[in-house]
Amino acid sequence: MDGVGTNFDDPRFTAFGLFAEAYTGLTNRFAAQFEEHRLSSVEFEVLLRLARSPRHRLRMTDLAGQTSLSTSGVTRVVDRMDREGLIRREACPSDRRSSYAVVTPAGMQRLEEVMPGHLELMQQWFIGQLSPTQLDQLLDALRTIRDAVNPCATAGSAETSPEPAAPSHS
Amino acid sequence: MDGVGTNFDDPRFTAFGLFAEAYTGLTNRFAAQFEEHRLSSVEFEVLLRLARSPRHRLRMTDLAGQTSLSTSGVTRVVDRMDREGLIRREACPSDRRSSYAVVTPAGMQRLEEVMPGHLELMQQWFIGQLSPTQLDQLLDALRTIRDAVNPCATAGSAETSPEPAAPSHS
DNA sequence: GGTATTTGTCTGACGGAGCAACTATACGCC
DNA sequence: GGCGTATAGTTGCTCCGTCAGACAAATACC
Repeated sequence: MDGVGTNFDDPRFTAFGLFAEAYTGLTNRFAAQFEEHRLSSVEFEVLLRLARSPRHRLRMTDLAGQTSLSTSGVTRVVDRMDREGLIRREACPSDRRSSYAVVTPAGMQRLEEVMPGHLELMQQWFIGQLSPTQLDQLLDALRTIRDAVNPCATAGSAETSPEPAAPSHS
Repeated sequence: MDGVGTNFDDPRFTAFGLFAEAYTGLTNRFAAQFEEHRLSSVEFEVLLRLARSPRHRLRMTDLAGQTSLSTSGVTRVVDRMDREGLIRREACPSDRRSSYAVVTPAGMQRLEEVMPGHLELMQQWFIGQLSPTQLDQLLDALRTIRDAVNPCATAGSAETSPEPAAPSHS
């Protein structure tokens, strides 16, 4: 016998499985559209985060903090996007260790190209699937979980964090 | 001016951002515990999926279908876990192209070690955060989204089957 | 001012995962 | 039985992201 200690069909698994499937389903849809515009999910996230920051720029470390990437991950994405002309590095005048990542006009344009389709997809597959009440309840629940699981996010004021690439660990 | 076409602070972003943060927050917590038992999230998933299958085995392709991995991804995880003695390959008698991945006793034991802690974490950070009503509503919403975004999963009866690979375009 | 510590970024080495190409087997059809 | 196609799995190549370590600049302490 092996029905030993643990029940592998615990309903909690199906609950979390639903969560995972819904989430990865959405991100896959999004990723497909990003790729039509030659962007990866990460690149989109970077672009978006920079675009909504004052002067379209962020220090490397701050960018890392706002995305799901490590600082060295950020270095590399920015390298790539710099090469493609979407982002450019700019020295920080007040701290010579730091550098800013700044969205170029080309970067802004690329972002503007992607946005409408992206918003549509979000509407179509996410927001529009639920009644307004349902949506509110969902967001409440998600916020509760988020606040529990990720206390930092609460502190820093604004939430808003689209698209962290699936983590798997650490 | 750049207030051009699109609004980067669209509330839908914050909605999806919440989704993302909650999900990755959870998976990170889980991953941390898995690593205490020298498993990655993927390895845990593989182990679990095999353990709940009849005779603790699954053909490679089926395993791929049930996880978020490609078939070549499965080949490699199974290689690794085979090397560690958690899984073993077994020839399929009826089709010599196929092989089964089978959980070894060591693999089952490892799984039994992880499960209690994992269930606790799920309870603590996910299920237990919500009132029963809230949980039901959440699951309803997630199911709706999942069914929309990942139609295959609905058909096959059992839940859990990520990875639709968007069909809408090349 | 001089030394120790911390902070911001980059780099080398590494591992995981996907795609495309390949091999081997099974199956359909004549 | 023999040929063409489909299917199962593996392997080579490449990309992407992490970690650990290096280095430079800022800051703290004296």
